[in-house]
Parts: sequence; C-alpha cells; structure tokens
Amino acid sequence: MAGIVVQTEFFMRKDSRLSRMLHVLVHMHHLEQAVTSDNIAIMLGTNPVVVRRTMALLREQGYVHAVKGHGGGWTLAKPLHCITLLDIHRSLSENSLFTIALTDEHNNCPIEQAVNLAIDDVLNEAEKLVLARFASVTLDKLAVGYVAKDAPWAKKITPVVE
Amino acid sequence: MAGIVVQTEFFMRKDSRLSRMLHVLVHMHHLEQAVTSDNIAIMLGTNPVVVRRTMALLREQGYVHAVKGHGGGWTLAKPLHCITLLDIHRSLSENSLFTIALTDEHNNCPIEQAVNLAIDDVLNEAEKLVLARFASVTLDKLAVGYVAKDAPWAKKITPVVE
DNA sequence: AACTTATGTAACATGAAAAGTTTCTTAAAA
DNA sequence: TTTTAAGAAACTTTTCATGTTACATAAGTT
Repeated sequence: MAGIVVQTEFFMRKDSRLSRMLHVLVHMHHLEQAVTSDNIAIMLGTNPVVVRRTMALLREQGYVHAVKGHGGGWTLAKPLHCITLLDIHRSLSENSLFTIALTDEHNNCPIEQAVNLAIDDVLNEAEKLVLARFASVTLDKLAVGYVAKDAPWAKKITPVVE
Repeated sequence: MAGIVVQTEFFMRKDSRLSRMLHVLVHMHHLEQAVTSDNIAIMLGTNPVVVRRTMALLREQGYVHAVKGHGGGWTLAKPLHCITLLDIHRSLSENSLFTIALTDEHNNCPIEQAVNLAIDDVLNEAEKLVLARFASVTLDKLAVGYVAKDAPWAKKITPVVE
C-alpha cells in the first residue's frame, strides 16, 4: 500500500468471493437458522467444499459460526449492522485490488521508477477510495425485505405437525 | 462500466504491460532512433515475440511505428507530450481494472442485486478516478533527463570513424 | 540474386490462484 | 449405531498474459 508495489510474476484471477459471501450472509440473516454448506452450495451453484473453504475465512475473523453434526451448519456470529463490506473483503483477500501490475526488471532505472511511481500513485489513491467506501457500508444496508424460504437452495423447514 | 458488470467464470491474471510499455516508450524517446524488438526484449528481460505482440497494440492506435528489414525497428509515432497513460492503457486492455468480480448466479435475487450494486458503485467510482488520473499524465512527465546508451539492452551505435 | 536483418504471425507451452472435485476424518445429534 | 454436518487433504480445471518455437514477409546490404 505504501511505495511501489512490485508484483512481477504475480498473477491473479478474478475473484467473486466477496460478492458471493455478501450474498450468503444477507440470506443467512433472513433465514434466522443454521444453513448447511450443501444448501449454500446449491444457492451459489457451486460445491460445498468451496463453500467451507471460503466461509472458513469468515469464521476465522469471527463473522460466522459453524456447528458440526445433525442440525448444524453456519450462522452469523454478529448482526449485519456490525459487519462492513471492508470486513468481509479483508477476511477474503490480501491481494491487490487491481489487475495492473508494476515491474521491477530494473531497480536502478529512473524511468522505470518514474513509470511505476506514476501508476502506483493513482492505484493507491483508488484503493484508498475503495476501502473507505467498503468500510462505510454495513451489511444491513444490503438486506432488503426479502425472505426466500421457498427457494430451491433454502433449507427445508420441517413443518410443525399439529 | 454502466450498471452491474457480470463476470462470473471470467478470470484474469496480473497485467504488467502498461508498466512495461511506458518504460519502453520513454526510452525510445531518449534513444531517438529505431529500436528493434530484440533490443526491447533484452531491456525488458523477455522475448522479442512478446514485444512485437504488445507493441503491435500501440502501433494499431498510432502511437508507434514499425519498420521491417535492415536498420528497421520501432519508433515513436507521436511526441511523448501527445500521449497519456490512458492512451496506452486503453490500447493494451479492455478488461476490468479490478480483481473483484461480481456474480450473476441469480438474476432475479434482490439481495444479489443489492450486493452487486453496492460493490459496482464503488468500483465504478474508483475506475473513473483511475482513468481521469491516467488521462492527466502525459508521457513526457515520465521522461527524466536520463539516457542509457551504454545499457546492455541499448542498440549498439556504430561509432563514426574519423 | 543472395544474404542479412527485422517485423509479422501462427501455434504451441507455462504459470498462478480461485474454483471445482473426490475422498476421507471428525464431531454431534437422532 | 446411524445420520448429518463441518474439516481437511489432495488433487483437477480454468483463464490469459507471458514465454517459446518456427516460419513467412519485407527491406536494406553485399
């Protein structure tokens, strides 16, 4: 974040985990019960192992809670208004926000330094803006008044008979 | 750039072409003679075919000129003060600046829409900032008073004997 | 004309990390 | 004991800038 970030030979694919996890967290809030990795996977059109892997990063930071066994699954560990986009973003990745990489082929070339500095200045400012904006949005602002208990990925709720 | 950019399943590695090409263009200005792809490749620590492939994108936009055959090579087609960082950036890529991708797993889910809109708002504003800054920097501002005629990648200049 | 130098281009291989998958272990409730 | 669920290890897949090999084309030199 400070100075010239050198990332030659460092590659990164597009990362949709932020979008996916925010989506999941808001649905968890509406459901108000534990959701299994299998159900989340169906919801996201992916695999439960992918879900566990990604959710584990949120668990490590204390935003969700996991319970094993029958009736277990994932629950929110904090109310949505206590979680920001930045919290989730930071939990998921420490990588650069940008697809633009600088070079360090010639550490002593003043032209390369001038080029990298010019690019880095711009990207650092843009990153600051993104992080500040992310910090200003709490997840409850994404929670529209919607409950999808009947959606195909929603956990089947055993009807209370009689 | 407008609305929600949907890019599930679209991946992207880090791209150092902007940094590399700016570096090359400024050096070309200082050298004031045609530079071969081989020499640029040595300068960048890469392959002449990679150089041709990338430089060709700049040639298509009229920023550099290529001459085949003996004594040929690459030259600037415009003075540095007529080229901006944005010009080069646009010549090289139409891809997203960001490593963050949105999802479109559920086009009709208002939560996904709210999530994507929140992220997209932030990224769009950051992108505007980056492009505006890139547009404001002309390459002559990167051209420090440096000439590296003796650098290993610099074209050997036949000394004028007597 | 033959040779040399250079770009142009096609057709491959490579590398990194998220994503996807398979298989197994562990824990907890029924 | 069986079922349900997370946890985890060990893979494969995917994308695209990058790297590489090989050959065609063009232009100056001898």
